[in-house]
Amino acid sequence: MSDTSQDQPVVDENHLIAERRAKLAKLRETGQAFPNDFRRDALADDLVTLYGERESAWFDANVIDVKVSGRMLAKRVMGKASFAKIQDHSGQIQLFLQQTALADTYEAFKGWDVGDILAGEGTLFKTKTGELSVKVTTLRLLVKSLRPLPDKWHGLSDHETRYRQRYVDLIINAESRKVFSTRTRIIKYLRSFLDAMDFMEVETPMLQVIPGGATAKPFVTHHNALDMQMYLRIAPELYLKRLIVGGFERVYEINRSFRNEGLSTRHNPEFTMVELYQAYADFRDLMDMVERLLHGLCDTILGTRSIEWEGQQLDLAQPFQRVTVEDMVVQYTPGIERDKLRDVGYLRTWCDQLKIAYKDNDGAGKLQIEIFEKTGEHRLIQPTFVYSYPAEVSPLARRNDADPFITDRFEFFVCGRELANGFSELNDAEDQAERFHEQVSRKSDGDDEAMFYDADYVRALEYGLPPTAGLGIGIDRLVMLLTNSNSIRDVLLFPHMRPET
RNA sequence: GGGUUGGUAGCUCAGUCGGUAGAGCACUGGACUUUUAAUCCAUUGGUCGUGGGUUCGAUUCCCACCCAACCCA
Repeated sequence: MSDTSQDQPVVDENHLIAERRAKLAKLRETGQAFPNDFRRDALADDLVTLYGERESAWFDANVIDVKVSGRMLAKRVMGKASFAKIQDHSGQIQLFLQQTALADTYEAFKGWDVGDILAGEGTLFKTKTGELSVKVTTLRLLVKSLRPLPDKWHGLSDHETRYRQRYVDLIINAESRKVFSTRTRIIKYLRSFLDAMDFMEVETPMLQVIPGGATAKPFVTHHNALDMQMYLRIAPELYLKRLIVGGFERVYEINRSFRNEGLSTRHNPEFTMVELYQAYADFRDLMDMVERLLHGLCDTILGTRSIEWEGQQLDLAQPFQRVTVEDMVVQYTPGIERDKLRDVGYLRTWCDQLKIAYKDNDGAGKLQIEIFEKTGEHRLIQPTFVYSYPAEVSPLARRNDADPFITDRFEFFVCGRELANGFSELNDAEDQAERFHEQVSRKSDGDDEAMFYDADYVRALEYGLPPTAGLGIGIDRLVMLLTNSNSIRDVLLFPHMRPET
């Protein structure tokens, strides 16, 4: 519990809340206002599944006693009989309440509010209209809700409130609950997929002395006892590869990383990735794995490999297209000449033309990627692997054997968005040391996204990293794809927001 | 970072060519023993995002700012 006495926030109050507070005050006078001695023995949706199809007469011959509880979402008082709909985590079921059966409790119920949490005990039956309901013999108020719920018909549509008060969104919007249960199913599938391949799930530091594994701005924090600056990780990569050095040949981690960047429909400062590393594999093995994983997810989660996303029809049934970065640059930049793609001066003239800003020390590889991101990336709607990324922008990836300008690295795009990034790992310690030096000189030239030199990581490589391939998949974006969500905030339970004013 | 749109009752939304603001639902009171957004009758409810400016008067016009959504970089 935190101490808020210093600056007690002013909470919005209104007559609706005042009335409910008065009701709560009366409850306190008559006994325990927040009882916790009721135990239900049935869930709403289980009852509907088990008994929903039974005829009305069946219930006359079979007395089914149930104890249910949940939040009241509808209340219809009709004189000496009433209906209430309660919702538990499985679904909803209707309660039928009669004055003759409930006496004083019935009168009390008339004063209870939508949003209150009730417990009902009684027998199952079907109403005239055929809705499975509980004819209640004992009714209790378990929790008095002090705040009114949104409009029962229009619901809650205001994005800001849905994100800031997700609990209200979850009470009201079934679609929202669905997105998050799907998110959990996706992550469960991913775990079982990797576990079945004998991968081991591990946890590595989020609080790091040297943030590594990606080019991004880190969050900075401070460790008081050690009096030192620390960082929230931007990726788990370097620790996971240390584990491969240690002999755990297949490892993965599903957890948060943090990047100190702006907010958008595609970016949250903290986001979830799976990173996995597999010894004795290369980047092509990982492209195959991504394909199998996506197929399995489609089959298991959606039941189809044809996805509608933002009005676009995506075909995930076929093997995914595989093309090189230079192919993409040529294809989506009409007029650019393939045999000059490694000529810095030539690429600069294209950057000028495309209004792409570049730095003096940007080489051909960096400029290629800038051009691709400007002209090609957003056009990769159907699932596509783009591979052969320049070594210049891939400081942790293994160089291609035939062409040292590029690495054995790919990124995977769907809907014009990067969903995954994988490569054959650089396991030449001396090459890695050189690449770190390059990054450090970029950093001293003012590139605050450039990497730090991680001497311990180089030392680990010097013991020998087996030939290894590594992959990272953005879980939030994957969930967006599979739930047809167009904003990352729709797949994060508590997305980052600016403070309320 | 740039552009567009929005912020009015608890919720969903109207509206005011500048004269202290409305509806539906919710709430409160009443009627009603099989409802499904129950229905019917009668009420209650607002610092019109915040701060300035213009004006006799601003929720409305102007400026700045805050928050959000969407698009672009």
